[in-house]
Amino acid sequence: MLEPTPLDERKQQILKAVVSDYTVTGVPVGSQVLAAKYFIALSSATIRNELADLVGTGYLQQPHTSAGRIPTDRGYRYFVDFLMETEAATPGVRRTVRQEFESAPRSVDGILEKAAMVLAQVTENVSLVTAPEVSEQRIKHIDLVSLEPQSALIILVLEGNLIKQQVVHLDRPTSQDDLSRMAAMLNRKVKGQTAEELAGRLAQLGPDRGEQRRIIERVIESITTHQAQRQTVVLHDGVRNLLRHPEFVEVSRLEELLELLEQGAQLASILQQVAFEKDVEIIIGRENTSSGLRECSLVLTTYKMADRVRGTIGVIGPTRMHYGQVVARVRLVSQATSDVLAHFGN
Amino acid sequence: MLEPTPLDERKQQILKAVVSDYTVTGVPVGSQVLAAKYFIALSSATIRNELADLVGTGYLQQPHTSAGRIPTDRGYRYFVDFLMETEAATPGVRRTVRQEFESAPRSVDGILEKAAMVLAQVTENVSLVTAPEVSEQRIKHIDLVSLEPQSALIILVLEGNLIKQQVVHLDRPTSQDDLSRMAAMLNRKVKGQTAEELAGRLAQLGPDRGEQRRIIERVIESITTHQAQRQTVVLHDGVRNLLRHPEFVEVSRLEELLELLEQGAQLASILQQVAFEKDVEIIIGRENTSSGLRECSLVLTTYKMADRVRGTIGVIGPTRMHYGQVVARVRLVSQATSDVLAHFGN
DNA sequence: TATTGGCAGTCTCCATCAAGGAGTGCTAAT
DNA sequence: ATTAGCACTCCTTGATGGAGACTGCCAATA
Repeated sequence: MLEPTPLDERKQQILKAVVSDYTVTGVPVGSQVLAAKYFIALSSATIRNELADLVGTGYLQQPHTSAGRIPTDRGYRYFVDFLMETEAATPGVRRTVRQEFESAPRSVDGILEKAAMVLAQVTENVSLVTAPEVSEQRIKHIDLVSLEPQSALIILVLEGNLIKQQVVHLDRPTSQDDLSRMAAMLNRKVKGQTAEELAGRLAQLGPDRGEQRRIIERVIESITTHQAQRQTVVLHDGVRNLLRHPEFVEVSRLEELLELLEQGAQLASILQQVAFEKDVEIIIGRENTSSGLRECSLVLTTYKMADRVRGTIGVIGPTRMHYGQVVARVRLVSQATSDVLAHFGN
Repeated sequence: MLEPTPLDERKQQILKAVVSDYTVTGVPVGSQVLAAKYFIALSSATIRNELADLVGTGYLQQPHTSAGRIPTDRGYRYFVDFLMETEAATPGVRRTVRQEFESAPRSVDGILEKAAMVLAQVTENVSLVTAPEVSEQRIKHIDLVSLEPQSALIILVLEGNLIKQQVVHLDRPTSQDDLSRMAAMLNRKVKGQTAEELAGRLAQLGPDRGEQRRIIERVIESITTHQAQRQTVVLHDGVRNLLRHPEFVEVSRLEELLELLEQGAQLASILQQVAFEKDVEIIIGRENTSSGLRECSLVLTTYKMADRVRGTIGVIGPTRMHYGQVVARVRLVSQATSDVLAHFGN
């Protein structure tokens, strides 16, 4: 990504004006509008010359000969990297976010659903939230509950208080008391272990102890499938907001996007690549690898739950979006989510 | 709902032909098409007379003067009540359903998600699934896990193996060993109880035993909020399928529907009213109370998990849907879901 | 009496056309 | 370097007018 033609001050201002105006009005902006609204000192002819240059260098484009200009993906990129002013969230928005989180249920899932909902609401776009990802899934607690005489439920509490359940079949009828004793023993053995460590220990254990072995195997299986599954779980909300954007009157575009959202896996892999160091990451139009996102932008950041537990949160919307505002609001909701989740850390 | 004009045999056949043809082609059907495709023995003029009668009695309508006829809601109602032939699901569909359920994760949530997914796929409509509803929520198991010295996680296993978690603050630092002892004691006390029974016992307990009391209070709270919340949780899948139906090219209609789906509460109340005795319940167009569903039909039935655990499953689509096929497939997926969930009963 | 052929009438759909408007690029003057 | 002026291009909108699809009705028929 070279910048072969660095933009002089005036071209930057014009680019900024085009992006700003276009994101609000949705109409290609012409030289006259720019002269009247943003550059009273200049004539429209001068601006026309500059616009022609910006088209030549690939920052702007013309839908057709006698239309105004709209930004290219490259133009948006330059805008968000160098020109954009993030707007502080208004008190009204802050209040909305606060109130919604106050009424959120006291569970991780409930809070994340709330986050998706409120983010969709305040950005008027589709929100995305990945489930928290634990970098090393250590076992915190294990419990066994009798279901039938010969089957039991394994309950597993992982770091970050993520709970997994798994049914296991037993060789012989076992009472709840026996199961409880076994759980107590397992707790001493497995607490603080990861699935890998556990697998290593299992090898040492030898072929005896059939029942225990089977249970530990199921525990490992549960954790590993948990890891695999988490990669595909993405919450989203606010699809209805997209219908209000004129770029989605063509339903074919919407259909592609809905397919991405409903299947989830592809989006999940994008969201997982969001760097934890960076503040907010923006992916614009064709910078996306998925064809369904060619005309969309993503504004993403991360939230924290405990030191080793993290997730991604953000929005997806048309490339023509009010980046300054959206960035501020994504940041706000991410921060609020982290704050509320802080209580669930270990 | 009177039937002031019972239909003679030929009118029934014509109504059936109109509905069948219209649900497939999506085009208003005219007298010539009917004569050519369904009634070779009759002339188009005769059929015109019959069609005029059916319009007069409210079973059919005309979009405009020189157009063919389409069914009214009343026409669809008569069709599904008296004329419809449910088509047995094809081997291909059966195989799809079977395979999808085989690859489903071994958890209630996972299976229900799979059910929603596969139902959307085979009916090419939006699927709806309510979470299983437990008529009496009895506690099966309770466990306490230490988080910090002064806070703990309550894990609650209810009938049907539904798991709830809840954080509780403790008066004084308590070790995991103490918590385990307390859990064992609680287990003896609360096992098999419902929230109401527990509340009654709590009153007898008196003001002492602060810690235990607080925990039991949280347990009750957890169950009751669980009940309240369940009423609003509706899974859905397949919104992208709707975009293929020409009745949704107007996005405004889609928007209303999406809002219903994303908020969920209103839909949940509809789904909860589905009778458990009836086989499949069909709600057509304006029979719906929600204005967003004026042009939609719902095909709903129930699934079972254990004797006292039940949920609703079905689809929502345009009133112009292939009822015979959809009914058969809803029935199939419901049955398959019940079968897979049978292992999770108590 | 039920059915049918014929026909005028009605409405939609689609292509075509022209006028109006927005915005540009270019040229020549400042 | 900037600007006024102007010819040109292209989209948008609305009007017009057949072509096509069906109907409703009437008179003839079995």
